[in-house]
Amino acid sequence: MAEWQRFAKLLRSCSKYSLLDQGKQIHAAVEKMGFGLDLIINNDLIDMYGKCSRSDMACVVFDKMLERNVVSWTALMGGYLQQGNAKASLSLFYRIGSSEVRPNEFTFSTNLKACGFLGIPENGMQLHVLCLKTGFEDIPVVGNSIIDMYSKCRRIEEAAQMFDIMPYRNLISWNAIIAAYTHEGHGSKSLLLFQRMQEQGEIPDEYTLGSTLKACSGLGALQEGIQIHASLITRGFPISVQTIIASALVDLYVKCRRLPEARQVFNQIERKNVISWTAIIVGYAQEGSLQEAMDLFRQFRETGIRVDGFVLSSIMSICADFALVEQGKQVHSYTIKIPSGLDTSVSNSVVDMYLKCGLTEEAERYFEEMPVKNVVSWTVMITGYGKHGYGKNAIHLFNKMQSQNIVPDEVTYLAVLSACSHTGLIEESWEHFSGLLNDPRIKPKVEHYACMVDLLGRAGCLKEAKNLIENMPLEPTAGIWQTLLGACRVHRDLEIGSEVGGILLRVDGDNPVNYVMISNIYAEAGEWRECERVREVMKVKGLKKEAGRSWIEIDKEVHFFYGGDESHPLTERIREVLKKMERKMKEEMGYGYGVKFALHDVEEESKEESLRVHSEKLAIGLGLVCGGLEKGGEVIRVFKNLRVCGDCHEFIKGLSKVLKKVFVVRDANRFHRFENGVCSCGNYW
DNA sequence: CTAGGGTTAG
Repeated sequence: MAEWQRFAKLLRSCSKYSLLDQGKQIHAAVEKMGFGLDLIINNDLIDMYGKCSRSDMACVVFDKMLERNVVSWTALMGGYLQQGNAKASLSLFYRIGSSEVRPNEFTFSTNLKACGFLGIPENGMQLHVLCLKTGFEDIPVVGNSIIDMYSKCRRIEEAAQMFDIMPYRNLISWNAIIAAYTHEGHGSKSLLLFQRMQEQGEIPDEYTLGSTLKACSGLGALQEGIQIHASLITRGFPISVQTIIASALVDLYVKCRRLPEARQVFNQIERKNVISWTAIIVGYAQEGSLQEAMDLFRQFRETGIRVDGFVLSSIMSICADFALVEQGKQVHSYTIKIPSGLDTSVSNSVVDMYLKCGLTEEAERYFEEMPVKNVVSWTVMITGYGKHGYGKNAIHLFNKMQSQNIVPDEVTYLAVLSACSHTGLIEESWEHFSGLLNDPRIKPKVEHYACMVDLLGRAGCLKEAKNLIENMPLEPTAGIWQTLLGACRVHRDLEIGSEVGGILLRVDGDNPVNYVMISNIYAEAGEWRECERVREVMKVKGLKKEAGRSWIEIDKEVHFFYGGDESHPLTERIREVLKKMERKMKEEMGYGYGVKFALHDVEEESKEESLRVHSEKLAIGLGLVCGGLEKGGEVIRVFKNLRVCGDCHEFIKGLSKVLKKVFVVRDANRFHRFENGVCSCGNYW
């Protein structure tokens, strides 16, 4: 074997296992040995850097080359794509046209994938037409990529059509179309195709079984999933060595909320990979066992398996959901040290984490610095602005993203609409709502209408809101009726309220939240008998609402509180400081219990609980005990799984005034920033 | 030498 071939071989294994440091060493050796101008070696270098999420270094190699072929171009595109930078790949594709290099099936395939990544069907269709004209469409790799591209662009009909007319269908074509149906939520169609392919003599591989299992988890079809699990064993695919299938199986059990079974499968896997670890970590986090989830992440890192963008985004989103500021910062600083930390999806989850933890400035700074922003990046930031009460900023960003040719999707519209309605920007709301209805790329969803119902509801236009629901071209969901019911409550409209309540119980009669809301409406109107009746039905049905829980992070440790909780070691001091604060507020501004506030809210907390100390108050108390009493100290940040109660809201407002401190409370709905006796939510929450 | 299907973020 010639010497250059040995280098090539080494580089390819670095590519395969994403070994960046070794790759760099070989790169240095290659230069030293005088192979720096070799075409194939340079192509391998580009590929290696790309696979290691370092397309910046791949680009350096590419730029220095005197002679480039189609492989050089395609490998560079692949590298950009790896990092989530689909646009860079496509712009290279257009640049190829002005060189003497002709794209081949690999080039088309890579860029079809890029189009799928961007999710813009028009882009992909253009490329599809080009494939058709150049005859590349018939090549299986390209055809399969076209199926996948349409699937990612949510064009399942086009994907199916491509599959139907393909002259050379292979296993991957079947896998692609099955995955497409699964992705689209048509799990039963996937199971049907799974059967048909076997009838046609195609042998499913781990990908097929993986997609089919995923279809089962989407359908919540635990039984069918278990059947596949069983047939895996009888067909001779032992879980222990079939890492990919096993990971899908872990995912199935996680989605079906069978964590013990998931863990059992996970434990059986001999060579766990990133996907297996990601699936189980997400599983624990979803069940609320974040300690175990973070512990598994630590164990995962100790294995030395390469941490990729997927697992990092997942971990970061756990930190965001539980508002673990310190842990989130730690993971963030960890992402900076590894190449896949540059991936767009990781950066998106970092921004989201800072926003959900209430650190708006950090989020803004990081967002600005992001070299590549996709539609998710913008949407995250718009959502964050909305939740923090910065409606104007949200709109500004929405306009800015479009001026940069980023196409908003339905989630983006949802973000901007909810930002407008939450911050009372009435005209802007309607403007963007009609923008949405006139945008041919967007299928309006019930959630969009719900934003408008919320807006009308806030303004007290309850009849109009109800009309909107009844006349929209979509089936109303429980959620949109809940929005309207909430508005009826604020405006104390018993007539529409009880009507909507009746509808709600018909369509969603097993959700405790509905009963609590309805009974509160009756309670506030003094209709005690009706109130009792609703509570009784709830009791008979055995429904219990979610317990209110608040938490605060102090010195990287999270302290949880339930209402009336006395389990915290500092309970006595917490009670003491809360009493002291109440006295102080009474003296200085007349705050006290028994005062009926304009928006007295017992919606999420039952009557018994409201007599005890609410969880958010306890968490605030701990924050005060742990150094929060000094003036000019850090902002106190508290989090609650439900909505903050009106009484506590008033209490914190007072605190912010007498202590001259800032408090930020994230509840299930939005952020409340209290400063000098005023809350950013403007009392409507 | 480059590629296609499975896990992630709003």
